[in-house]
Amino acid sequence: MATRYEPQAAEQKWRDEWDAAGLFKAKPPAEAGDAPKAFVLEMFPYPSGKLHVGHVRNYAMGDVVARHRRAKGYNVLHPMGWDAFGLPAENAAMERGINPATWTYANIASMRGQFKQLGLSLDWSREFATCDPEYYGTQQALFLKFLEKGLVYRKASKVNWDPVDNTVLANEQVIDGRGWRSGALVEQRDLTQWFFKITAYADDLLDAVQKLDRWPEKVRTMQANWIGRSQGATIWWEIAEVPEALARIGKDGGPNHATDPIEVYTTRPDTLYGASFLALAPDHPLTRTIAAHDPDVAAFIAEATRIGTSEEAIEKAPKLGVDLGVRVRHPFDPDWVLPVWSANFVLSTYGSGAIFGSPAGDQRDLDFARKYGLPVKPVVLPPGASADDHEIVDEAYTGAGTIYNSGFLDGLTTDAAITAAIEHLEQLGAGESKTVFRLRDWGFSRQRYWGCPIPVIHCEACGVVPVPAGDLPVRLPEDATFDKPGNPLDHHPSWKHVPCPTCGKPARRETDTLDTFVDSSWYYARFASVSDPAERAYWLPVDQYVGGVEHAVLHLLYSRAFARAMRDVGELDLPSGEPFAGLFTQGMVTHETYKSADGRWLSPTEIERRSNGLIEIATGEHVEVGPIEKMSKSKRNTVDPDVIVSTYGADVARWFVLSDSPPERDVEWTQAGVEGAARFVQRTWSLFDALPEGPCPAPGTDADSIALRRVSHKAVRAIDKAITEFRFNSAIATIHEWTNALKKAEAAGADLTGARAEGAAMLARCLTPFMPHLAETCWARIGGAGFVSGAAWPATDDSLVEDDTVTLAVQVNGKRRGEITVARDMPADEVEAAARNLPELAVHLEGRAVKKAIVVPGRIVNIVVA
RNA sequence: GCCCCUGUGGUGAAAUGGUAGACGCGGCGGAUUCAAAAUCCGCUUCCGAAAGGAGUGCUGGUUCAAGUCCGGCCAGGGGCACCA
Repeated sequence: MATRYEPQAAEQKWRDEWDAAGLFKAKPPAEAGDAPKAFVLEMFPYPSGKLHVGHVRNYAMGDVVARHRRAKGYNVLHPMGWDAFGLPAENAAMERGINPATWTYANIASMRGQFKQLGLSLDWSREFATCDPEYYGTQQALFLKFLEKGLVYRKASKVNWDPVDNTVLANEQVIDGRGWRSGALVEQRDLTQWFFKITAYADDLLDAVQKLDRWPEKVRTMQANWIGRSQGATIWWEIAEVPEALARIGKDGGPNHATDPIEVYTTRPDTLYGASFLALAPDHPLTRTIAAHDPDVAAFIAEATRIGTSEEAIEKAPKLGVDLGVRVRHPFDPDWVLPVWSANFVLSTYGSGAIFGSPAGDQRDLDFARKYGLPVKPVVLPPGASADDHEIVDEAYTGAGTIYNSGFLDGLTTDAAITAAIEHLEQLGAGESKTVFRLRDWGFSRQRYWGCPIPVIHCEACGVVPVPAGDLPVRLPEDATFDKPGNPLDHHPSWKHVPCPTCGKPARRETDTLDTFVDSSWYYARFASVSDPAERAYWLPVDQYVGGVEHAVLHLLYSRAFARAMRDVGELDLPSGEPFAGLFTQGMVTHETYKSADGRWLSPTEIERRSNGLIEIATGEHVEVGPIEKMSKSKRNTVDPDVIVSTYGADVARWFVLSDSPPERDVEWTQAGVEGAARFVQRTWSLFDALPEGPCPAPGTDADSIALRRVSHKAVRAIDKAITEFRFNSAIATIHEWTNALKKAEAAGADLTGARAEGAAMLARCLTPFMPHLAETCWARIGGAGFVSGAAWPATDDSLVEDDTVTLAVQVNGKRRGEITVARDMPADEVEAAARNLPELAVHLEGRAVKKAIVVPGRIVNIVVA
């Protein structure tokens, strides 16, 4: 009698039993025996309080990998924790008067419950939240080690200021000129901030990222672009002449930097003979010095600043400049004097904030030169062009070629000329080879409460004093108030007032906290072990990391840098220096959007599908279907995982988010798809339910039994391979084909029972990574030993995987005209003869000479005719 | 502007250079049912009655054979961007 599988009861039951058995606890290294280790990690969640479908997809993927590895005999570490610091907790405090810690821990409790419902094979014994004082205390100790080593420093600089979140942001957190969280237009402010010296690792981070062969190419490229290494030269241009006003400065006593050589960075020293001017950034020190004495220059700086730094403004901004009156000597010709300008297209933050303009070889320089009537001398001859007819009008030639009009560089290729020019500069002492990075140091202090306090004390007499190790952790005060803008730690009446640890005089705690990206930069190491270096060495690096691509230049770059810094202070010893050996970036979950007749966004629960289209339930009005977009609160196109789980079960949710699209691509959540997944669950259960109770016979040796066994054994191999290669949708397709075959075999009667039972026993184990609860129920139904979640991956028989006959397509001139089934090892000439005798081919071969026949054993026969 | 990725049925998508469209969704037809739901079976790239022909964004090439490799274009997405 056919029964239905009831997910709600079964799922809870199995989760309780797994928990009681401690099934997913990682084995300590000493107990692991010969089993290889596998550290499988998904980017840990921010405890917003509510799980969304994107989480389900992310963690389901990690769980497939973890469960598969476990079945393959690995000692698996698959932990879970909480990225718990951050602004939403403070916003909750401001809006609702809830203490951020209370709010956060309550969210963690409810999300933990939701996670547990998904049946993930997690080792919860290692759970922690980054806001636990014990965790951030360890982080403070790490900070102090970095400080001592010079990897962390404090400096005044121009920083990105988010006026909505009231805090500083790192360059990586400014997207298109806006704050990554608030979306507010970011302002530039001069502030003293804490920096992590990520640039100390720029070379290594770039070189090593190319070797991460189990990372997506896309992420590697993004990191390489972000680091932005360029090879070139620094050139010092001697001052020949300064304006009169400036010449007086030194006479008043102070040093006169206006007479120091001007440092310029270039990647094209081969075009030095095409130089026609120098251009300094508007906020270059020399520009500022001159501005103090020259109203025209001051006005120019004001104008350049006014245009702003937003992307749009920069795109449209005209090239502006002002002659500073300074003149410099060309390094290769002391008689050659060039003017020094300030130009708004020169960035103070890149290179030395100064360039030499070589208009024939650079479009911006050319535009600038044309506008202000500066000379344009071509020095690179494109391949095939001749010196007589090559002319630069209003398009610069930036490509490679042969150097001319360039003294000793004449006749060299651009590459050779770069080398020769640098060599000559070095001989003259006028320049040197130099590598410049786009990457800036990570400004990681934040003017917020809910973060890790920076463990230093400012003393008027002693300066910046580290908090003594014995006083760590520096805990956040629990009685902070959030009723006014600004940093609550700074407003707190007593927290910051402490005696200086060195001299004992009244001093002041640092009230900035660390960027929450610091918390996530080393948490994987904490999962590996709280403090035991040997245990960390055993588990690390993370073998498979899974998360969103939005962290390509944020978390994933910071973590790599932190791993290096931790190595340099003796905290971590990774063989390759890399924390994440394998990375997979999953796509998002999207959904249709819906708009009511009067333009309100509607949630999927507010609409109904009728024969005449979609209508809004509340009003009966027609609903307009909008584009398919990432699920978001604002578009209201979200689906509540709780509802899915309580209606269909966690297995259905897990199955659906993995089944429809390749994991790296976005998947569209559809009601029809979920129902399809639910149907598959019942269909699969029916396969097991249709088997006889009690022991089943051994598989038969008749042709049909063997054919069915072949399907099963091949499917196991295919699924194994697909999971290993992160092709979960393909694994699922194979499972579908397999269950279809098993279903069909039910009609064949008792002869196939043995083969069906064997297939079912294998299927239960292959289903486990995807639908663990259903698999467990099925496993119990056929009397499987223990938990299927603890069972080994099914063994397969080579003789059943490899066929002894093969079906070959037979082509004539590359077009398929028929097929033959022959013994796998039939000699090529016999295959050819058999193929040529196919009746379907007669019409295509008639009256035409066979030029040759290609026989690819096991693949194809192609007969080539005239 | 530079760099990268992706273009395959109504739809999500498969396809170590070797039978294009597996598998799923949807649709159509049928069985079961008093009826429906559920379930099961069949069909479902296009043109054509069929034989057959065409077909993986466009275009050219390499090859016995191209969705797959190479060149040029077009479209969509992403990254970087007055970066010297």
